[in-house]
Amino acid sequence: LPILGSMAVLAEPPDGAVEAVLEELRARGGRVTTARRVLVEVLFDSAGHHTVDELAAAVQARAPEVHVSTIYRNLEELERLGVIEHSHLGHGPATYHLAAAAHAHLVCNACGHAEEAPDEMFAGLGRELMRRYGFRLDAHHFALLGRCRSCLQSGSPGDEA
Amino acid sequence: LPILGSMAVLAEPPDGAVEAVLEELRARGGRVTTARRVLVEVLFDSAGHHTVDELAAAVQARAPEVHVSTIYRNLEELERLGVIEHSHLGHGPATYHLAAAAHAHLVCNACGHAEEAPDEMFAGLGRELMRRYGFRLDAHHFALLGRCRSCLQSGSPGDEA
DNA sequence: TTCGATGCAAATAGTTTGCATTCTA
DNA sequence: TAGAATGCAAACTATTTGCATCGAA
Repeated sequence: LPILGSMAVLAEPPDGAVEAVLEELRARGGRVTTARRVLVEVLFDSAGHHTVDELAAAVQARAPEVHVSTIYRNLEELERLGVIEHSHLGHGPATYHLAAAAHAHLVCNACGHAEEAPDEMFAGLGRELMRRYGFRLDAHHFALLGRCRSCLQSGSPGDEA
Repeated sequence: LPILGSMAVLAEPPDGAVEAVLEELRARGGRVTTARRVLVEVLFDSAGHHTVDELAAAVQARAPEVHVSTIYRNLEELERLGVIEHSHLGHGPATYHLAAAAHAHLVCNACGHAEEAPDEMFAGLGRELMRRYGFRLDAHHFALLGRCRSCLQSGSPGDEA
């Protein structure tokens, strides 16, 4: 998988967004370091989901001295700020994405293919869970697992369920 | 449905169920060892979800020489047979439970409390996912995260979502 | 010039694997 | 007695933490 390619689909004017996040960081008493600036730039430059390893590679391409542990710490901070979210798409590492792009994840047990589903799809279930259990669903954090169309068609063996 | 077919109706005398599983193991060319017998007994003796550590402790209470790695290997085997399933209820270790007791899990982001929801609740969503994406949902494997009733009421701070 | 942030190394948690040995069938 | 399964140690993956140092405000 490509290490977040050159400069993918930008939904927003990144420059403004990046500065806004850094400003928010400063406003909270934090400091704007190279590691932080580059990480935020990388996050806004590349749409989609990225593992810490991918993010680290992209950050280190611009600032080689930045350590993974710093990336972890800053991702935590950015998540606290509500800028990003992380999800667990399977058994591997977590993936991070901009909170603005929040959605649920459908991951295939067989081929690992990940698909995104809009929040609206979960409105009915969410309402029902609230009614029956008083539980407010947040469908973003963990993936919904199952079997994707093509794997169902090719009738791949393995688990039945 | 589980390969165990023949005799899988649980909520039955556990002794019979244990023997049935061991027999199935044998039928597959496997061997019935102390480690396996005790693990299967432990699984049938205790309803609910258990981490590998818990299962290991229970097994080792009866057969101290059994090693965790053996437990892992046998859990994998039992899952392949359809006797058990594992789920990821949060960031910690996976939990294992009898496949007959399969259901979805609602886990609270704030307090970690886990609740079970019957499969029927997901029928509507499942149908919709199939219609729109050709995706067959399996709601068991990962937990659905959110905020539970009491945490919503006490208005605990933290993530908004 | 003060602390917040960093780099690094080491610790941790959970799980998997290689291999010589043991024991079921 | 063949080869499936085990115990143990070590590897592995993902993540976290302690601490001396560095640098933004």
